Amino acid sequence: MNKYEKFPLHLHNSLTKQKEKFEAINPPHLGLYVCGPTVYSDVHLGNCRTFVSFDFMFRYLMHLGYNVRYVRNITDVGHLLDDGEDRMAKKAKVEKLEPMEVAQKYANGFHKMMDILNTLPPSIEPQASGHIPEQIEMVQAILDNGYAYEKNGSVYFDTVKFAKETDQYGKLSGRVIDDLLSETRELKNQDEKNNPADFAIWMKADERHIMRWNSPWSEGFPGWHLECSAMSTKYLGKTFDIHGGGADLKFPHHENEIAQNHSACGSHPANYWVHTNMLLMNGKKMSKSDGNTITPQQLFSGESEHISKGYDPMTVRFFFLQAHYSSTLDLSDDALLAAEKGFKKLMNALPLAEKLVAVSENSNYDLTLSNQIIEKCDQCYIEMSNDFNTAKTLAVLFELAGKLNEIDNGQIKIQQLSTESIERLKSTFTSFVKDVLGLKPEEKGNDKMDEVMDILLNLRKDARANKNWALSDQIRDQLAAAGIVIKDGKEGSTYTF
RNA sequence: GGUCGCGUGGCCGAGUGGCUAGGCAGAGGUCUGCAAAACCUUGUACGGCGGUUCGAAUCCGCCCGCGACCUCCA
Repeated sequence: MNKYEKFPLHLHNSLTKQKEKFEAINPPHLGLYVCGPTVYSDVHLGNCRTFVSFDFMFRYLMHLGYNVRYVRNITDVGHLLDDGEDRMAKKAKVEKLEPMEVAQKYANGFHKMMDILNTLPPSIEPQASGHIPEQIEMVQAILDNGYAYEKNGSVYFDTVKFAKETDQYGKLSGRVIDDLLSETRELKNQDEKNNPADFAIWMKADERHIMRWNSPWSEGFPGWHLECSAMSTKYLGKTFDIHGGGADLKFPHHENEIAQNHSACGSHPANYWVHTNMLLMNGKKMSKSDGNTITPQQLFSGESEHISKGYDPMTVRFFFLQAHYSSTLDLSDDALLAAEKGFKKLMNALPLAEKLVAVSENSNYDLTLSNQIIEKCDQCYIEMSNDFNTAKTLAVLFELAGKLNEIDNGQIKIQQLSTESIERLKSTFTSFVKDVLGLKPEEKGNDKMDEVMDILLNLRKDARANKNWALSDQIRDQLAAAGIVIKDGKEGSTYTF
């Protein structure tokens, strides 16, 4: 039996606003599309939380036995500012770079950060600028189907017509179409639209625009929402399993995406929509525009007024995992401090699990205890299959960590456990911590460092044996000043940074 | 203003109509030359007011407070 059959996934579908049993279209294959970043500046922490969230979903789906195709795009064209200027183009002017240099620069930074946070690369990472023909085709299809109109070389999606004829618009975001029709805000390029709720799917480039492509309508560029429709259709098909993104993309981005797919393909793009919630700081959404932000680099280095010290990237990942992806999470120094200690505690149990060896054929084991451990192992699956409840999964892993510690300190004798319970404990704990949740121990020193430390630790050991406390404390204190902490255990001393 | 969500112990943060979340901090203990680290044990809770119910922190209503979206957002 497949793991996904034994522990069927249930997830909250933003489209129906209900938790539903997940049914893949073509199991074990599974298509997952996630809206990626617009690469016009450095990634910020909110982005990081979102992509860490989809990373553990990707990891768990694979762990369950699905063959996942995870597509996450890079947006490098079409994302406009309030004044109508393209984000990429503006940055290119400011930094005196080619737009593609800007895209490459920040895409590189994004990938590096994803790597630091131990997220797996997606199966396909398409760029909007590399899929202009596909987007032009989609604009044409929407025009052919009568849900768009051309004005002066630009093409606009006819939201009003679509809403009236299909009863599909506004479903995801809970938007009331009448409210949208009465929108009165002053916005750029409004004059060409028949209605404020309409949106551009192709825009004619004015002379200041440097990013431009030929199309049947004008030399111009595609609208922001179009790339996801075109690329998800290309790589995952007209209807695929799961579409994800940050909650702030629900409207207008995802709503418009759905409208485009319906209009071009006549079908709903994804069966399940998953939205991750916002990262807050001081109770408010972390946002660059109002300065309520801290960069990942500042978080790691500690160079910020918001925190007292730097935090390891894995501590940050652990911090994200402690909350449910669909809840807002408030970043604070106290919370990070607590996460750091909790993460270390969990990681201390990892080698204990890895070194577990089942004793052969012991028939006098403690049945109750053994079953208790097996149940907790199953519980990890139950919790993750319950809408990816990482917070609860961690809680169960901490309970298992307690068992591992008890085995280690002799409170539980290995003979008390059945072979099955030992094997399950070992495999479940290690695979959930490392493969599913994507946590890894902090980097240790290299071999040379270990050799040097061995010399120092042996010197100190001799000093202690001779009751030369002055010397042993001097070694300990000076190493501490260099950021190396000596830990005296029963079986000798170890060190950490 | 419209739409939606949240309010849990000192802090963070899950969850459920009756059965321990978990982490951090606090308290006690083991270990230790001292300390640190590590490990074990452990108390305190569900914004306010009503209602439904044998029973609600969990469901419903109202109120208070907070936040998100409403064409920049992950």
